[in-house]
Amino acid sequence: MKLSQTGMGTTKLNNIDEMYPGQSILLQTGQLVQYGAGLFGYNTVPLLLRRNIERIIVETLNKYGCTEVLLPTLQPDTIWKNSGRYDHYVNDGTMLVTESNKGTFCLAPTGEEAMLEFAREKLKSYKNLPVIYYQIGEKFRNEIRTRGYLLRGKAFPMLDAYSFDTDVEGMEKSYNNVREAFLEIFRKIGLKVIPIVADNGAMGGKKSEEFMLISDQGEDKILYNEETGIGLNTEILEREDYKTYLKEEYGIEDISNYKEIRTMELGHIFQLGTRYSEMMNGKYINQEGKEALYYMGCYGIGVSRTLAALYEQCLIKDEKWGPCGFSLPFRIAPFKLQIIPKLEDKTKMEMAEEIMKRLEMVGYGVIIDDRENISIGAKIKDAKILGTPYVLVLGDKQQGDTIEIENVKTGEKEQTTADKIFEFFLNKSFSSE
RNA sequence: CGAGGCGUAGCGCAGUUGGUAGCGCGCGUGGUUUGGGACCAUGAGGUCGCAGGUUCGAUCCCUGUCGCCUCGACCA
Repeated sequence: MKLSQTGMGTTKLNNIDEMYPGQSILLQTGQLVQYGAGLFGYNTVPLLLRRNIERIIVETLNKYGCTEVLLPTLQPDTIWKNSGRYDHYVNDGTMLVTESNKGTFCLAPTGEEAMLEFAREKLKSYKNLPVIYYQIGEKFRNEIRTRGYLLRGKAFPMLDAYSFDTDVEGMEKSYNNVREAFLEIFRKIGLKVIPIVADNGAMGGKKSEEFMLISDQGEDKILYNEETGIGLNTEILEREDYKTYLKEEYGIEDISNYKEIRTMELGHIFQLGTRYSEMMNGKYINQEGKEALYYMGCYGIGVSRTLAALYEQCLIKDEKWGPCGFSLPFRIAPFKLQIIPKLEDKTKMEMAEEIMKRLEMVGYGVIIDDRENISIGAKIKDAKILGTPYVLVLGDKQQGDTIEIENVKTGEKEQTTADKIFEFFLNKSFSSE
């Protein structure tokens, strides 16, 4: 890709939001555009990064035997009235509703209703079960108060998955299956996320865990035991029955040595039992030929929140400039290499094009900084803005086949050749970073 | 919805004790530059969030309203 096409000029960052410096940089550099409270547009690099996150989610869930589908987000009001959640969501303002001469429509804040409608048509016999359906789609919640840019917005992409089983044991198995998948997803994305005990809240049901990233930017407070890796959301303590809940569902008895820390909730999983099946007539025919209720679980990952968390985690702070950009993990970065060639030097331009072509052929995105009348120094500074993990400068210092590649995160430079870079990148895709 | 803050050029901000506005960056043009945020010259960009009121005159004062941000409440 040519950098001039992103519309990015040289950018002097100033007055960066101290609380969310990463997203503040994204906004100041035009990678995110704000349309209103909690409403954002994505420029190409964050969009491609979001797609990469989604691809990791899809590939991993498929590997764990889940099935991807896509349900509408604009839904007839009837399915919400049937489930009994219409009044609740409309009265508290969460669900946006549109009246039209063809009826009333809802912008779905979550997907249980639509998914049960979908599943009921297909999962009619015990022979069809168990099943885990999932989708990645935009959700709409007219939040009372948005917070932290992408961290709590009004429209956001979410992965939502739903399991259907014939009994409690099956439900628990599905739950643990998705739990493992989620851990693998966050590991692949490059975020250290811990599953902790959560309140199942308005979702009802039995067990529930949240996938938390330890971060002061988060809204949640948890009690966490570093040694055992066990934690719980402090919300739980507001429940009257919290002691029995912790003991019976999770085997936790003593929380006196747990420390309070702040976290960001990136995912949440629930064992729902038959609660929704009862409300929405979610039934199949069992082996005895009789109607029985689905045992359900539901599972969510906030995709845009994960994206925001990743940017905040990958922030680069310069001693002189303060927060000045990002270095995204190699595996997930939409562009692996940013090339800064001397534009007037035909040989170097050709060299840049050649390296770009070659890497793109094997699926690695490359950016060439083709902006005119900007000094190489300024371009090197700007190279951090898009989060590209490696930078290659083809300026006056570069001679012959030897080129110098810089690791943006560490600042380490290495003398190498185009062939070696090619080889290096191929190997790197298999490494854990 | 309670408390606080902020709305002035694309971005970040000054300012006018009331006489319709500036700075830095960015953007256009010409030129000199080009390895860690270049420089000179020149130019384009603003109903000072919106609406009332006071006034000869309001971006400034008053009232209302809308928007955005933070804390709280809320949050599958």
